[in-house]
Amino acid sequence: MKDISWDAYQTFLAVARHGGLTGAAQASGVSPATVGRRVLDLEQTIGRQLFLRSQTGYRLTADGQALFEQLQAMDAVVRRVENWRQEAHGSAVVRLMAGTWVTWLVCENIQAIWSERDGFRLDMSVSERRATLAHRESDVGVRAVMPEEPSLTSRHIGEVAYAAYRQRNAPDGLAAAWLAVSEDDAISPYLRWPHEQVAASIAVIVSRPRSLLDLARAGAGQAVLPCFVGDLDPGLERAGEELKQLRHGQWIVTNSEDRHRREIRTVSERLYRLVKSHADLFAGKRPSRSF
Amino acid sequence: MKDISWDAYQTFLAVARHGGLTGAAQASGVSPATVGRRVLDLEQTIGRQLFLRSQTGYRLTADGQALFEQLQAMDAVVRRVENWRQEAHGSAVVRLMAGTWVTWLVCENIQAIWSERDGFRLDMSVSERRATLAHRESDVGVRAVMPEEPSLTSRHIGEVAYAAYRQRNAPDGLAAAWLAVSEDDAISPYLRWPHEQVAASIAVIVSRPRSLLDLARAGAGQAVLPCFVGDLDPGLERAGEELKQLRHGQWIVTNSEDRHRREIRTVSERLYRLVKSHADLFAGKRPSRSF
DNA sequence: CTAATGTCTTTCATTAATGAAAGACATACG
DNA sequence: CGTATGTCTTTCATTAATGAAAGACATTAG
Repeated sequence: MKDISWDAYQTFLAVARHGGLTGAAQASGVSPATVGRRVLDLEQTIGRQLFLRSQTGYRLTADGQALFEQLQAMDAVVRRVENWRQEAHGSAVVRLMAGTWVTWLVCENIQAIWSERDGFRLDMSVSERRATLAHRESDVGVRAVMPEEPSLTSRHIGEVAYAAYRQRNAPDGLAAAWLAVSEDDAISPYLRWPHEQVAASIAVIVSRPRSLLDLARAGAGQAVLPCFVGDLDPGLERAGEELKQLRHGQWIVTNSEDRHRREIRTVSERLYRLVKSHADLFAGKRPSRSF
Repeated sequence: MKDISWDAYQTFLAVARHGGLTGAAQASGVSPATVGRRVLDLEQTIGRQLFLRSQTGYRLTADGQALFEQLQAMDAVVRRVENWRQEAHGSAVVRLMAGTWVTWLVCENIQAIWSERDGFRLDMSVSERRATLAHRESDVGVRAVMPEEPSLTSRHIGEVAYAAYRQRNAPDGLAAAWLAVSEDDAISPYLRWPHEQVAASIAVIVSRPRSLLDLARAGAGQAVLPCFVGDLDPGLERAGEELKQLRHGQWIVTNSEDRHRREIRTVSERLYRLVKSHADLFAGKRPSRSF
């Protein structure tokens, strides 16, 4: 009767909850291989089979179910301790820095990134310039260029395509009216594009990129927007082909030192999933109207 | 907010309970160094000091006390799970093999070795031959020779001295009457001694060494007994000096493979303490009557 | 006061645990 | 029906955790 490491119980719970090694591994921050081994060890030690294994995941046996129910109480204690821990020294904050449109996407899908019971707060800030993670101004960032700083860890999350958009079924008279941000605020290439290519046709100038979407939807003219924004808006349609020269990659960036922090890993992972699930949209592969 | 391994909580509890690294380490079956590191990590992660460290041990701080009280519930769950585990496939048995007299000592001090709420059963068997742990016939053994088998782990527990004993204040007429076990059953040197040294004076022969004590106490003659037996019996007194040629060492032996099993470690450790606390008696340093 | 005991801590070689990648297999999809 | 996706498992090089021993320090005993 070897004694059972409490970690084994923790692992068991994760597998039972997620129904498989992969999910449990991600939740625990270890590899599926490790989770599998630990569950195997636990079964060995307890002397009972706890899971029914299949290629599609793990399912609890009767014994596993019994253990699972007992361990709920253990998990409850840990949650209480975590709360105690937080109230002791203030809950953690995850600072997420991204561009206007990724921030917009996150806001639209906030439930996929953060929920009430997450135990950390989210501090989102918009920056068109490259997120300055190196100076620890934020914990998770989304960048359009692969970071070179060795202290930053990056993860490629696909391509971003751009196109011009206008109000759906807009009168042809608007074809010439362009919307843009002021030249001073136009840092990103897609914001500079109108100034460089159609400067003479710029009808309305705003200071925030976010306003471009509102203007276009209101029928003020056409604006260059990321495809995932324009194609996702039922009130907009493409006003031309993808502007290929604006296409660029996108990376999630975290500080190498902090990326192990649970809540940072959580946010970064969820963000990754969110963007990945919109990968086609980002890449401009789902135009709301075909040409 | 890195997540805390449940093992860390387990370690914390052990330290809090035992009041120090050393005790906690023994209870957990790891080294004090590891326990110290884990506690340090936990404090680091929680961001609060949990213990007041001193050269004499660890004492809980206020925060530590708060955590300790919360974790009690966690431990309760684990204990319940352990019970469930046992009722599922029969509770564990620890097989303890020792000579007549160590077995006798254990029986006299059974509360130091086992208690009702231990969660395992004890199966004591007496063997004058060397305990055959190699074949897994028992889990914990006490031997008079250092085992050579590499699969066995041994721990020296001191020296054993022998002397002749007789009824206290016995009439002198009994000086010549010796008590012995039958030559066939006399395997250990101390049992062979009467046959080799005072064969002509052997008055009573029994098959079990245990009977020697009863006979001597009843005034049937004198018998060679381990000093810890004879000196401990108020009804006996030494009938001569220690028989130095019989003195030998003594070892607790466990199977290397099984010695990590919790209950085996428990029994072996308690046995060690019990014998150690009688070390002087074993070594014959506390004669009930001085010459 | 000195020695002895018991404690924690640190260091370093060793051991055990881990992750990445590849394989194997089932399921879902076109 | 074949392809693609997602899962678990296995292998092996790497990394992290560990234990033994020595050091440092306080306390206790003589």
